[in-house]
Amino acid sequence: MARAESTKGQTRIQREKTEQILEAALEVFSKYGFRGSTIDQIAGQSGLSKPNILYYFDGKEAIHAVLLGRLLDTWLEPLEHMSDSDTPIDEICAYVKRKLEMARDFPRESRLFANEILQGAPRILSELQGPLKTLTDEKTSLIQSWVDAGKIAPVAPYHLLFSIWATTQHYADFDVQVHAVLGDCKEDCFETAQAHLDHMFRATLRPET
Amino acid sequence: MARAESTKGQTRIQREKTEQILEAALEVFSKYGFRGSTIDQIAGQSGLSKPNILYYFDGKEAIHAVLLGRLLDTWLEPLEHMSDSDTPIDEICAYVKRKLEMARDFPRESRLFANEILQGAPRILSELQGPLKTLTDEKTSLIQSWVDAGKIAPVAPYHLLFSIWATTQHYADFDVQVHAVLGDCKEDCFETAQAHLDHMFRATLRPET
DNA sequence: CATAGTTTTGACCATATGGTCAGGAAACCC
DNA sequence: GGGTTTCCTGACCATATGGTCAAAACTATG
Repeated sequence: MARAESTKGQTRIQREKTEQILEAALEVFSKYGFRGSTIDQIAGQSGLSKPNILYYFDGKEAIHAVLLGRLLDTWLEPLEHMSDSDTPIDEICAYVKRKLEMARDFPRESRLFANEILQGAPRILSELQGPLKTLTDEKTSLIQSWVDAGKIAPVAPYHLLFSIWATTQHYADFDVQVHAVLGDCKEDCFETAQAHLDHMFRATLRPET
Repeated sequence: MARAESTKGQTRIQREKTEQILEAALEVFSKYGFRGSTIDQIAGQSGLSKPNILYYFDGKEAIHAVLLGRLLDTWLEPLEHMSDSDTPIDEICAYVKRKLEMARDFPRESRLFANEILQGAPRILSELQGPLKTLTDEKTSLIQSWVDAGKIAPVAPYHLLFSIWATTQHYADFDVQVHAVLGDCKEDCFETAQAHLDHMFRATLRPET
């Protein structure tokens, strides 16, 4: 009997196959959403048979749950890194840069998340109201303290975060639209985006002197 | 035989029922995506029977197609309104405001669009590469001319548009996340957002003197 | 109200999909 | 090599879902 949860006491095969399935599932779920994806698709993508997949996971939901579970940690990590600093504008812009790099390097994760939220976050609403809210509350306080100290312009901290999330993840989530409009540009696109966002948030945060 | 396409030569009943179905379908599709929605759900939402819905539309795809078709016009209209002006910053900020109001007043339309793009825009890619690209090319030229004339700061026009789309639609598409983080605020949320975005884009566009 | 046309429905069909299971194939251990 | 455990599969099942159809119900009109 497999159905491993933690990475404890797993055989080599269990670890490999589990990973293989999750990799394929990420590919599929991020492309078609939860309901739009089938176990057969995941089977095809991973090169395993459907029953074999169900040998390692308790069902479609379970695979999705594992992916979402891992995701939130990864997703929140850059924000956790943002901490007090003498140069808060640099600190925030570093966060923006990091977030944009994640959109470039992990577009599937971004889309998986976007799909979930778009459809009302039925499976991770509690995570949003828990860990996510806690962390954002903490960081908005930090931002507010910078505002109060006159180190950055008086912005609405929550909405600043929303703007950062929206603008960076846009390049992953709306990738098709971006490329339809831009023609094609590949990596160039992210460099230009990085410059643009850096300009935008620096301008937004620069205190009036 | 019904299956009306244009609004020409339709009976009252045909017009009413067609509208009723589209309204219900928008509700359902925007909430669950195309594959996640069933004709039965649309039937339930509209109070009609499934066969009755299929009497008016050639199938699930057809309903979705009509919704998407209508959508793009509505969606592009605010951008079309942006035209040359002595005060380009005001012009752009008016566009931002308009776009945010649409996110507030038509969140279902926004999510329908987002769902479609997220999943690779299989049904409207050509629309993106056609009308959308044409319009954005036109408007980025306009923005570029403002840059060249020194009326606004030197921003990358395409990325400016992306930022506007991303930040405004975020309030519709990621509504669940916004409210999870913010607790609750209702209309207040949009007012604060409006102020924030206005500040942000004015700062971004203000030419260095 | 009779008739022609339109609208609506219950019953039905074909396929897709999530999931199960008994038994066969590999891998592991002695 | 033999036995035990783990891994894998073909065949199968139940349900959901998109879609059809003949006939009933309704509407409009002479």
